[in-house]
Amino acid sequence: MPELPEVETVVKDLQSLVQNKKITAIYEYRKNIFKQPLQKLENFFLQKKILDVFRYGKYILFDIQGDYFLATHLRMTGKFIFPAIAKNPYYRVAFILDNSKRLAFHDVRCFGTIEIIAKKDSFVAVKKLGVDALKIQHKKLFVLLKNKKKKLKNFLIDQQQIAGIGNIYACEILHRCGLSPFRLTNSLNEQEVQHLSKNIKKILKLAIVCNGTSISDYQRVDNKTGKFQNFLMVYKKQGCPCQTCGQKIERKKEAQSTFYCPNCQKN
DNA sequence: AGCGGAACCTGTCGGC
DNA sequence: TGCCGACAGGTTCCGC
Repeated sequence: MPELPEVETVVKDLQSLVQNKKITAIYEYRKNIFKQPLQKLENFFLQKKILDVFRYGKYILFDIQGDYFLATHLRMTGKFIFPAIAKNPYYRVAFILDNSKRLAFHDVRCFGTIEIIAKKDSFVAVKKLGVDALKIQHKKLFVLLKNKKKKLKNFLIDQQQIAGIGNIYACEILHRCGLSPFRLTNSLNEQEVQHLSKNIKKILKLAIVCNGTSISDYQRVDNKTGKFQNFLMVYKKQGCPCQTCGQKIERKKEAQSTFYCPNCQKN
């Protein structure tokens, strides 16, 4: 489900709901969501306070008292529900907080992960993540692009290069820049790179203001939806006229699923 | 090096 | 209605 703007929205929601709450119990309704044994999580986190919730790329990190972070990745369909009152077959794990309320991790497809990360280790190095997409500088981006020779779309969704961009926003960013998804990274000139780096931040920030894109699964912690789907120009718009030039948006089964305007985004 | 494809798992939607 | 394949915003591993 979620890319950087959706994760950012979830983090903001979680901060106000669980910050400074103590974890009093941990439940594992289904195996393999927790990457470590439940016993270990209990040893590290029971009776500990959640100090903060933050994000890097698409990862959500809970800063908890002691020497360990709890890092979660929502993958395709993961979401947090708080307070989780009713029963639900898709609750995979849950944390009971000291106000007796339950923070549940809901995940239909079970791809999501929750794991312990030692604070002494560099999380970014452990996960081999590139610079967070909101922080990319055009000079840095220029070097990254020059040193590679891969298709632009593939580059943008590669978390080792830039962390946070997924399929939807990669398509939207490239359309906004008038760049073909199939251009090779090392073919961009400095001006094009500057334009690209500006639009990466512009589109992601706009999507954050909209609380993300709700198309099929993504919802916020309180079940509200995002609004950025109303601003999509190419994603899932194959066959529709491009709002810039009127030509039909195309879809290509490549680098996941790539939506683009063959006229505005010439190679 | 970089890409496509499969796998991880479950639900939904469209076509016949 | 019922079945079947395609598809879903992510990541990782394997083989070419």
